Amino acid sequence: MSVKERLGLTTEPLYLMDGSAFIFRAFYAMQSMQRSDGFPTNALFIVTRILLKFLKDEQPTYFGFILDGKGKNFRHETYPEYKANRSATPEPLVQQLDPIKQAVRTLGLHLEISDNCEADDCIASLAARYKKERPVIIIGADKDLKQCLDENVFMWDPGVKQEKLTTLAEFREETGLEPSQWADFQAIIGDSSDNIPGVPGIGPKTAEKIFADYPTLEAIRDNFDALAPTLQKKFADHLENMFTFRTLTTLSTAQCDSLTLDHFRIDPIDGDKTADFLREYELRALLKDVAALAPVSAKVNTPATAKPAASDKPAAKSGTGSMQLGLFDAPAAPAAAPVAGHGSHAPEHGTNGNANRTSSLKLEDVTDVSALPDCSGKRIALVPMGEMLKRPECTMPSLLDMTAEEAKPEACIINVHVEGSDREYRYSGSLTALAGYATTADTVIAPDVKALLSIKSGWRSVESSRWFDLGLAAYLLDPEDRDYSWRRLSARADEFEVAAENPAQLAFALADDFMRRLQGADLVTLMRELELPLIRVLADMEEIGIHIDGTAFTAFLTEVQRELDRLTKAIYEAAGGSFNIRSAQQLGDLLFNKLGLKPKGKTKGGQISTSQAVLEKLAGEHEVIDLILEYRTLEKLRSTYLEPMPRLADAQGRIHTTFNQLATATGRLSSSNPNLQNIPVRGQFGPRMRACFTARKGCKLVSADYSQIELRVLAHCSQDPTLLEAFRNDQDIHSSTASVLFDVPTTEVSSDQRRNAKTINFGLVYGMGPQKLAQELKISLTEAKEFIERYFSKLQQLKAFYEQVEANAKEHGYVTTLIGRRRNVPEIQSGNNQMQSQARRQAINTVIQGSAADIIKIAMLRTAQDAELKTLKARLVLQVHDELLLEVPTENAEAAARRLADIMTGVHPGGTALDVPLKVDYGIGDGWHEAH
DNA sequence: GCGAATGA
DNA sequence: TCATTCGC
Repeated sequence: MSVKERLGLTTEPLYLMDGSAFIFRAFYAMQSMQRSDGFPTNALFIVTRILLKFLKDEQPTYFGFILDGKGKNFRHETYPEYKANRSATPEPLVQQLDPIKQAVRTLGLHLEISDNCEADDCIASLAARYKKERPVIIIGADKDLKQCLDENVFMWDPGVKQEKLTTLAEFREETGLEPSQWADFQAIIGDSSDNIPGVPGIGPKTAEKIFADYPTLEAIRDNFDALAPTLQKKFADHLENMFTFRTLTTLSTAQCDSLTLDHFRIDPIDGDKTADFLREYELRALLKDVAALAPVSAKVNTPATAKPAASDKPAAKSGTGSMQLGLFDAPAAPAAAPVAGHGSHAPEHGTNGNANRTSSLKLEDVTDVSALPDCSGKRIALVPMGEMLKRPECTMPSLLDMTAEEAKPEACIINVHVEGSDREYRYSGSLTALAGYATTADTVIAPDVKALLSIKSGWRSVESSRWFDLGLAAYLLDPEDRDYSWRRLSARADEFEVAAENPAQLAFALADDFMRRLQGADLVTLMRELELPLIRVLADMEEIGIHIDGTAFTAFLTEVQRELDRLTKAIYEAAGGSFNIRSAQQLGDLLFNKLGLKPKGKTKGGQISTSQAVLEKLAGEHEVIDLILEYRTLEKLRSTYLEPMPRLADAQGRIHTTFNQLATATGRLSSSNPNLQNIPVRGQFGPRMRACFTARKGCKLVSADYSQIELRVLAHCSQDPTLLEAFRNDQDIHSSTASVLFDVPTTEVSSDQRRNAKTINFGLVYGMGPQKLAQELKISLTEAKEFIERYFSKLQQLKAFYEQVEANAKEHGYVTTLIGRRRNVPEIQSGNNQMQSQARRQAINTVIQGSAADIIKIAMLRTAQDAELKTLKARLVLQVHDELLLEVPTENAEAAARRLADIMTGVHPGGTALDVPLKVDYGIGDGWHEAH
């Protein structure tokens, strides 16, 4: 219901908006939003959004958008300190002032800026003048404006959180004051934003009581003797000041006298002009609001970023293959490779010579899926033109009921192209509607599918098999890159020998190129059957999150903090002074200069190392060392886990990590925001830490992890008899290795021998070099090399496998895992010995670790799709490389655990079982520690 | 060795 | 950016 209806007005009101205040509020309500050239648009967007909504809801006739006029006004003359505490207006806001003024005028609204006159005074003057003939509704929240309230003057604040309509009666009710007293009231209590101190010691509550007896400043002064002694004391020094303050808090009613009502009459909005303005500033999310007010021509326009028309440019780099040929010519495009799934055929190569046939697509803005061409059975490309917002419903507060989706307008613009169409659409309508539309497509090409699934707008209704994820494809083709964002992929178009005028068109071209290369590298099955379906599993896990025990976290943090305080004191005492213990530099200075300890090594950057290893060597030389080691441990615990985790929990106490599928060169997943894959497990505090991760009420956590999965993979790949036998007989692998290595029966392996064998086994898995091994085993480099030599002479078959991997890498330039995942290792050809060794270790490490990653990914997919686990209501919540964590209703926990272990054990990568059994340990508990 | 996070 | 430390 409109405001004028709520007030029951019969005469058309005059609306006066405190524009300056709204601009400020808008600017700070939303951080960073900008046009593609970097021009800030956050305040412009919100102000325009407010005005559009206002016009639509209120259907006003008279309206004024009032801004502060330039120059000093009477207040500065009266009181030089007036607003002296205001810092300079931020530059990004200044830049937006002119566009905002332009927006107001474009919408057909009156803009009022009177020199030497603040917006408030202008509003007060106009209100005082027009309230005699019609209602006045002041749109604003500034408390100074309350003095304008009257039988016929109202205040309305559309509000950040909640809108508020204030009438005279409500004002009286709330304050017990009359509007005419408001300036007096403010003069006493002060106003920090205007730098008016008021009378010290008098707050709103005291002031209200005083005003009940003495309704004006004059009355207070005249009855000074009658005031309570305490009040007398407070007022004594300010009896004159408060009158000065009142001249500041009193709004002038003598301004803007040349304005007539006609100035405020609203002109009809010009839909096309407004739409052009919005496009200029890339505020396309508002187009639909304009369309609701006035007709907007369905305009086919060139890109907003003033590029020359597409046809003016040479279409593609000559001589390079352009993928567009025929792609967009209806009805069929036989030369192009149909992307992903559904009977795709081998593509034709040899696209050279067609470079000039780039078909340039016309761009069209649409806000409704009904304006998009039918895509059933066709391929479509969807390219979000901004960052997608994850979980939009719990982001920032919004003005005027904005959803966060609207608040970040560029985020919900998606460029759409449908195979065979001569258009590319800039879609700014409902994402849910677009998702529904995409459901009918044969294939949906997008740069980042998980980002779409995560915004919860119905994208999960598009079957996994219909997606083509450009980032994923690029990752599978070359997992070494750090960045598979659309920004980067589109910037690399030249490198991929692909060209297109528009984003969605480019997505098509890239998809075709990637598909061709995936087929060439035999990666299509891996993508379609594992990685692509896994996206949905990861999105689900992220959304579900893991429950934490907030109370346990808090208690833990308190204890750790107390210990840290104690250690800090002890360290300062032992060190003979205070310093920043967290600073490696200051710590080094203390240890090696002030205390004269001997440095035990340097860091990569040449600084003296203060690492744990060094400190441990120094232990016993000075009492601070132990204290510092303990401090480090606790500080790590506090800063990395205890402090941040509870803050990341949602209202249900659950933490939602992000699983990155495109992060590692070997094929493993990574976790971030927060990283839940490095929660402490060992050490003094590991168990307690993990116990803080719990199942929700009525549920248990089920943890299942592969035992020695990398070494089992290694046994399978190398067929080394020592390893095969050990695993087939379910023996302790490190003891078995030690037994062979040191020529002693398994039963007589010493704990030292076992530990050495374990270290080298580990080293193999992680691609450790002799240097690292020496460090780890605390032996010399020569000894380490000899040790490795001995190891390989005892495990001949393993050695042969390593050599084979190396030869393979040298021959092809890449290595592959059990199911054909690839990693390029070009440095294996390097003349640099160091580089070559590094590449060799990477090659081997990738085969082992990558194959293990394949196995657990397959297990994850099976787990997520398993009907039995579904009926048991078991939900995957975490993956930690070789471990899966489920949350299951207590009564089903045991069954789910057994089922999960079965699934994990039964993984057959590439269709056949490994030559050694996969062993899985599992547990059940309320917390992660107990379950593990 | 890798990936993530923290703090100077 | 570097140094450090957690997990696997």
